[in-house]
Amino acid sequence: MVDVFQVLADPTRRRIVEMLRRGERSVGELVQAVDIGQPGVSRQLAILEDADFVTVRPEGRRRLYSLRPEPFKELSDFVTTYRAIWEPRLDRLGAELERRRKDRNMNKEKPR
Amino acid sequence: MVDVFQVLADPTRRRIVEMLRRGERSVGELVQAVDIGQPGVSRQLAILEDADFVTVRPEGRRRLYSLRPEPFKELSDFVTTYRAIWEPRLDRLGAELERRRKDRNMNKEKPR
DNA sequence: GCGATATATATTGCGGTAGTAATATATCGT
DNA sequence: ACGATATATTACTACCGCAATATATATCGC
Repeated sequence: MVDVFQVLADPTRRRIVEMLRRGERSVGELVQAVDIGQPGVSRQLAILEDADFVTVRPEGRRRLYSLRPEPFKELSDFVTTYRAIWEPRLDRLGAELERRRKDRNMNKEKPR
Repeated sequence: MVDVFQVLADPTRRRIVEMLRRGERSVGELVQAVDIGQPGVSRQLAILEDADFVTVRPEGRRRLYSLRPEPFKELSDFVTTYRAIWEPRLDRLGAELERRRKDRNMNKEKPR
């Protein structure tokens, strides 16, 4: 599985991502926050890892997961593409700010 | 189906949305652009309509579909929530612009 | 090294959903 | 009103992904 939207289509995975937004978490902590068993959480984490949503950092017998920026960048680009649809208010000030934001990003894009 | 991510999880539906981004299209036009049959397209359109992604406008014996802003707004909000992850460059200028953008939206949000 | 805890993997079963084919409905031109 | 075109709906089959159970692996404290 390699598609951002497909990954986020599952409520459980979104819940996990939501938890990780506050910082890195161990599998056990995530299990408590979600209403499925530990094997299920591990499986969703494997999917998330495969799709580059998360990274792992082993610490003793626990494994700490945290978010990676790439998929969210991709999402952001998607949203931007449809900006004319959801934000018809592309007035002159807004457009200018948007242009500057894009210029700033130009220099650092695709270091991957 | 009522979930934005689930709707966009399907490549065919995303393709249709992509087409509609350029303006309203009839079912026939969409069929040509996608590699599934007409009944399939009609079904996906029904799902998209149910999820508020599109509206229909009958014109003669054709039905013209076009995008609605709501789901994209929702997506945009989601992305914004994770902004600290995908855009660590929340410098002072960027933060200020973001604040203004939000303020501008304050007045018109949730007319639904 | 041994028992306990934390996490991963394999397997099974099931519900939902996509695609296709066939059929139905509506609208145009004549 | 009739034939042709555009779209919707239904019925059917196949597959995909999730959850749960059982089992395996690794790391800690002692």
